Amino acid sequence: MSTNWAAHDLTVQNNHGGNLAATSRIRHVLIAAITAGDIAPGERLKEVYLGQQLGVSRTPLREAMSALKAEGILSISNDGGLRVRTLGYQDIHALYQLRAKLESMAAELAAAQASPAEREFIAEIRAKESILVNDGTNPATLAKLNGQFHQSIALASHNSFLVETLQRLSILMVLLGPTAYSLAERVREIGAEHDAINNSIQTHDPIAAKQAASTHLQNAVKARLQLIASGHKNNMD
Amino acid sequence: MSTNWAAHDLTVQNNHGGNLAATSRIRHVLIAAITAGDIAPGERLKEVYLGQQLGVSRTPLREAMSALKAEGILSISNDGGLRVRTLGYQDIHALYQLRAKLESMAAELAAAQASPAEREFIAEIRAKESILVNDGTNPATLAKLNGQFHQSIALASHNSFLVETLQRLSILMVLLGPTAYSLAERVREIGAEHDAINNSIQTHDPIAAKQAASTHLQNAVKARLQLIASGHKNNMD
DNA sequence: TTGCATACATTTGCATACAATATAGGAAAT
DNA sequence: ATTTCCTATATTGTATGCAAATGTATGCAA
Repeated sequence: MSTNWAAHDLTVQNNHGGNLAATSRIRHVLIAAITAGDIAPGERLKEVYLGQQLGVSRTPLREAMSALKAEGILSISNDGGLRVRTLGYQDIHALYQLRAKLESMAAELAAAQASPAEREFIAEIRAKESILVNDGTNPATLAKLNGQFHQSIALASHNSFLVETLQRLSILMVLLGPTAYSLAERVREIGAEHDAINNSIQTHDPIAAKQAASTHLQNAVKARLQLIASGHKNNMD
Repeated sequence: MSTNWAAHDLTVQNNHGGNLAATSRIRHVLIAAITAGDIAPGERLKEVYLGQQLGVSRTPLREAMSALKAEGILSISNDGGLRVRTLGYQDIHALYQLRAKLESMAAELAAAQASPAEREFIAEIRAKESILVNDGTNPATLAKLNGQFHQSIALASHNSFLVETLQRLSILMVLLGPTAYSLAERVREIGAEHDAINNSIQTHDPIAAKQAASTHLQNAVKARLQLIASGHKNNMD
């Protein structure tokens, strides 16, 4: 199948104002392509071909790939080429285990020291999410709003390194495949869990916030395992 | 003052076998130069000049800088150039706060599930450190062994993302300046605190390990503040 | 048929050349 | 004297070309 690079390119341009350098733009386009599943984990990225598809020379492309490699999204395979990182079964647990620790830390800090404006902002995102869920919005949009919810909490922790780290981990999540928003039942549960986190933050209750976030991620990894079991990404067809 | 790039280059070659690609080599050399204080935070890195000093063209240099930017060690300044990231007072607390959470998580996991070989390895590093401290070894060597101690614990957590994240944060620590091993009094305290962590791991006591690591980092940030207060990096001379 | 060697093709690594952009300095006009 | 504009220069961004390494196929011999 031939990937529709132009579409990803447009999406990136819309999200970033339109006038960003090739290196940075390509980085976002590659992430978008991986997120959309157009580039699968394990797939080798060949410079000349990719450069032609993206309409840039190999130099900015290599810079973007160098950055993605530093971020752990790409990795050098034994044959010398760069490939999209593949996450094994153990990696899934490790990734969620770390995220659980950090998301609960963020929620705890946010509940303790977020500013009034930050609390309102978090609440508004949650309210918006609730409406969209009732409208039966598509999984991709819900996943995007979910990212905003978690990011707004991370920002309210007032710890820039925590924000950076969670940002990095959330990008790595795309390597796991489709989001849990494709499970209709899970969507409702997510709403309830987000409510618990948001309420704890609004009522300045760090302990409850920490606990709610921890529970949220424990359920998330369960949903992920269910996705794997039902999806049979590595099946025997 | 003119930086001695050749020395850093040799150090990197010795530590990595000697035959690694220019891009990767330069990345390590730059980190070494920042660690040694030859490049100060806030300093602008000009490509042509650096390329001449390091004996490579701008292409691999830019790739290395692109990676370092992705790792948060370099950042784009308002004038378009790349500079060594500067950490403010708030950043110090944020960095140690996050490290405290992750190091204690690593210690807890290591105490719970490290293999016999891993426990022995950790104990041996601690023993070696104890000997070197009594010999009055120089701060740089002690700092290096300290890194090995913490890394061996991180590895024993069996969580690759935790290892990656802690690795990234430890590199960022070099932006804070000299290590606490320049404080003679602190060196002995560190030994005692490392002993507490190691003992908890050896006795399979996750809770104690978590607590010991947390205490260790709380004391570390206090020592850091003392370094800042005594060092007067931004003084009025 | 199998093993190996050699030639070929593909791909990455690096350097150089070119383009675009920002910056500083000075000259001219008000 | 101050401001504005223009030009020269410095610096970053991108493209292309060349060299080195690595994989692959083909042919020959055992």
